[in-house]
Amino acid sequence: MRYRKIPDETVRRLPQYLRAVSFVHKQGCKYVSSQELAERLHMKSPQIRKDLSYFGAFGVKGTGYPVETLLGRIREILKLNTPQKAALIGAGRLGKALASYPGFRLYGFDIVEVFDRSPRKIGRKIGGVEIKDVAHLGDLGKRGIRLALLAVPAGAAQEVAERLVEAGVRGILNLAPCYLKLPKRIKVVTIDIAMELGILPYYV
Amino acid sequence: MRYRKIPDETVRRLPQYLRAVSFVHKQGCKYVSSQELAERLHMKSPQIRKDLSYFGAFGVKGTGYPVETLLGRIREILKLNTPQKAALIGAGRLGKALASYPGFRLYGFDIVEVFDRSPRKIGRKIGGVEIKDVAHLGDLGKRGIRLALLAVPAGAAQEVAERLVEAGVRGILNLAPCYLKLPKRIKVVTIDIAMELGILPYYV
DNA sequence: CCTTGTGAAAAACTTCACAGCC
DNA sequence: GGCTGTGAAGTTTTTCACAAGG
Repeated sequence: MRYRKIPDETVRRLPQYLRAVSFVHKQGCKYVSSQELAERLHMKSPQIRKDLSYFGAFGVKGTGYPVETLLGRIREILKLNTPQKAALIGAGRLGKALASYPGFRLYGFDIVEVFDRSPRKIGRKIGGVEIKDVAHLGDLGKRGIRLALLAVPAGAAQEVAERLVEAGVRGILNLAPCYLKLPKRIKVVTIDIAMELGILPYYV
Repeated sequence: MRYRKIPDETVRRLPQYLRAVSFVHKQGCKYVSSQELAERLHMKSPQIRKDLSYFGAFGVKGTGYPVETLLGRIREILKLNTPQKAALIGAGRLGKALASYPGFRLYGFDIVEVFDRSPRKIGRKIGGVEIKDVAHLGDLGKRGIRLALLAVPAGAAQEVAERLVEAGVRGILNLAPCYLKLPKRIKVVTIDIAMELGILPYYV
């Protein structure tokens, strides 16, 4: 077999596992048990065992999972084992924060292009990358850039997203508070910080 | 009955409904159908009808849901009908972006306090609010501040979060790439942007 | 026609419990 | 003793199908 079909919910948790296992790895541990991970992630251990079982039995009974193998497998499934180039659209306050965010490295992401609309910003540098005119995206796909971080105002998001798709982008992390209507083959993940905050009062 | 028990997944979708219905409201529509919302949100219409049915039958058959009533009900369930005060911890690049983010208003959130550790920042203003020393949180709970946005480095997040809980905060939106170990009564929502990006290559 | 509201069916996911192995 | 891996059981969530109403 290649791998069994991996449930959506499991895929959604893999990046969390990656982060937690990386942490354990940095501490120098060779093995990690499902209990340990469960505690760290506020989950139950059978859940983790089941998730990991979807991509092959490589845990060692009585000991746990070999940390390096585990990292490799998760990266392999998520296709993070080769560095992923990404473009950032929007060099406003949020764009600046993203451009200098160190956390992307853990997942092998590299922001290699930054675009903005404002002539005042074009030509300047953020995060070591020169800001270019968003009117000239060029063929991002051909340059190996299939991911984009969209940090533009909600009013411009749909239009820019369509142009990104034309430019060969296949996946978009949308930080504007709106939905994007794009062809089904394009994967969109939207993060609306205010919306996430919106559920807190219910539980408080 | 008060309301039937609302499933977790439904609660999670309410902020999305709120955003979408607000949009329709701004366009001046009096009614919106489950189909319309479904299209806008990339969902199926029975899902939306079921979700809305959990808090009372107020849709008009043949027409749809009255937009204003719908907004009111969702706000009521989410406890967003009264303005919610929030504190922002961390005035770095991300903190600055959050302080000036206009999207919070839709949900009735108001950032009334900003804290940071750096003496260089303390005393300055962002988003119209003076930055105070994080060492002196005071009793946030007594001042009606039960929510906090945590935008500090991962290394400091756990410690600051514990102090927030002592200060009377009940819900935390954690933007640091780490898990927080806090009493169960505290609701934590973590957003790790890099992690969300992490699932894109799998689908691309 | 058009819609909502909902029980029932189906699907998806989580948890349990324990065999098997170190 | 410890831990993994997994079928089966249990739970939650989604989808369907259609009665009932405008």
